[in-house]
Amino acid sequence: MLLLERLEDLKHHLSRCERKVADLVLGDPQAAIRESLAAFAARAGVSEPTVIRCCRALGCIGWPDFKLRLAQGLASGGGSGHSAVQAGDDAGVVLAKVFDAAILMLQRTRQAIDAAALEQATRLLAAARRIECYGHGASGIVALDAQQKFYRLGVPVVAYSDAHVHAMSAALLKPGDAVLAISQSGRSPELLGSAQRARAAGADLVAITVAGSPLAALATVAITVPAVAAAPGPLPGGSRVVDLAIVDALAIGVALRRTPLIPESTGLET
Amino acid sequence: MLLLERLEDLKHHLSRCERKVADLVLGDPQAAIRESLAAFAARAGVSEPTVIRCCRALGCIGWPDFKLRLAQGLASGGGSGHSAVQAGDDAGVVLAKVFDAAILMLQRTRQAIDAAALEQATRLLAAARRIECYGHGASGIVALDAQQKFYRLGVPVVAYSDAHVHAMSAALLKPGDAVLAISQSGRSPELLGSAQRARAAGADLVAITVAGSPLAALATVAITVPAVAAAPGPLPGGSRVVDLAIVDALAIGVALRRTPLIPESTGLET
DNA sequence: CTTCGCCCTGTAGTCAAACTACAGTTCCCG
DNA sequence: CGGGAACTGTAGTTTGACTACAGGGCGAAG
Repeated sequence: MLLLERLEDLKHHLSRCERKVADLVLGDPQAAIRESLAAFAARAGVSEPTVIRCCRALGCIGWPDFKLRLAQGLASGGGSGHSAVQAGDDAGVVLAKVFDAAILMLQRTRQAIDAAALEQATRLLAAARRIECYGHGASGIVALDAQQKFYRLGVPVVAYSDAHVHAMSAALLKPGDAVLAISQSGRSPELLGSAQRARAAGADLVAITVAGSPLAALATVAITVPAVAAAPGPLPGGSRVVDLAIVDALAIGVALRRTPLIPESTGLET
Repeated sequence: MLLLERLEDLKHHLSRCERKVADLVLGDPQAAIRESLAAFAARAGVSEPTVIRCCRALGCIGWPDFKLRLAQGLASGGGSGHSAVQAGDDAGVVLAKVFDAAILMLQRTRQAIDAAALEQATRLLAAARRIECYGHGASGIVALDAQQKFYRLGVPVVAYSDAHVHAMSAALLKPGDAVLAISQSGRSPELLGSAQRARAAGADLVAITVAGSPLAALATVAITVPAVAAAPGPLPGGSRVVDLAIVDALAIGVALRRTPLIPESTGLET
């Protein structure tokens, strides 16, 4: 994806003919990777060396190299180009953009995440006598999801979205218990209160939140997700899929330390 | 990734020289995409036409086409290879595999999904006077998520996971109302009952489920997700991220038809 | 308004990479 | 042991990618 972004950037201070090339690539990248240099140059209405010069400007060795990088970018970043949903997009386009954005965030998170913290969090949760998941709003849904996943592992686990309830529950925890606190801001006062209570009671606190937030500071282990400059446009809670995936990884990591696990098929399908 | 999988498959009933090619590719795919045909053939210790024949056997047009597909597969499939989580994986590896699996499912779904159905579903929901989201278990969480997302659009929306509650609620619906039913099996009897009630009451039914299921048959519009031969290993509910992404796309599609929408920032952060 | 100079674009030619047709070898089966 | 078929390599052809160079447009300065 970096390549298309760079192209978009450079497009403006590029001159006429080279812009024709840029537009054609941005317009239909998929087509470009299939064509030969000659075919593409003809379609753009420019000569072959012009196209090559354009590739060089982007840091590529030549046309084949450019095609290769483009292909890689498209495969990883998706086909429809880049995020921003606009009025007038039909449902198919919206879907493509939403999926692309989700995939992009997953990829970025995968690279940015701190493996050591994750490892420690997994160990803590695997050793916990009891797990409580706290979260509000969108993160409340993630907490519920975490609850369902840990259920299967035979760990006593609950999820609370009610500030009063988790405040009370947190105060009753004991050393050896663990709280999984989820917050996209890391600043919700109610959540911070319960987190503090849990720590005071001797419980461990695993937080899924952003780096540098008060919640992260409070946690025994903080799993920090990059504060994704949330994809532009009306994309509320896009990061929920990232949180869910992290919870998934945690649950599976815990499962591996607690084998044999409870079989997945319960006869109850949803 | 499909390409490397096919290579692995075919490797066994391939003959000597062609296997040398296959081994070299599987051993270091990244190297292959950089080299020219001649260089690669020399490194493999075979002649150029042999390599080409190998590419043809995999369904590619020739060496450049093979390189291209390989590059795309590597970029999309990620670095860590392919899914299956195993005992002994540390947290970082588990995370990578889980994320890869999620990304793969998103990519497959994006391509497989029926844009027309999605478009129709978006129109129905945008026109609905009232939306009710039904789902049990894992899908109950998706229903909750849908509720939160539609909230912001100013549509009256509720989510029920209790079979008795949604059975009653469905019976009270009127033409112009819409139900969003989510089920990964499409066979939950309670959900089917309420779906039927809703239809009988004149409401529209949008279903997110698998193709060919009873729920899909019942729906006004069925958004069918490929019955992903759910990634092997203990990966419960991996498809939840896919469902969430679909709900996201629906909500955004509806938002585009209902502009101006309620601002995202409410001062309430989670 | 004209003229000089630079940057940009296209043309033609070269080189290498990819592919095809064919012939030799090897291995299996009769 | 001999014949045939499949597989592998060699040589030749074609096409695609790239380079060197020449022509033209645009701005700046006189």
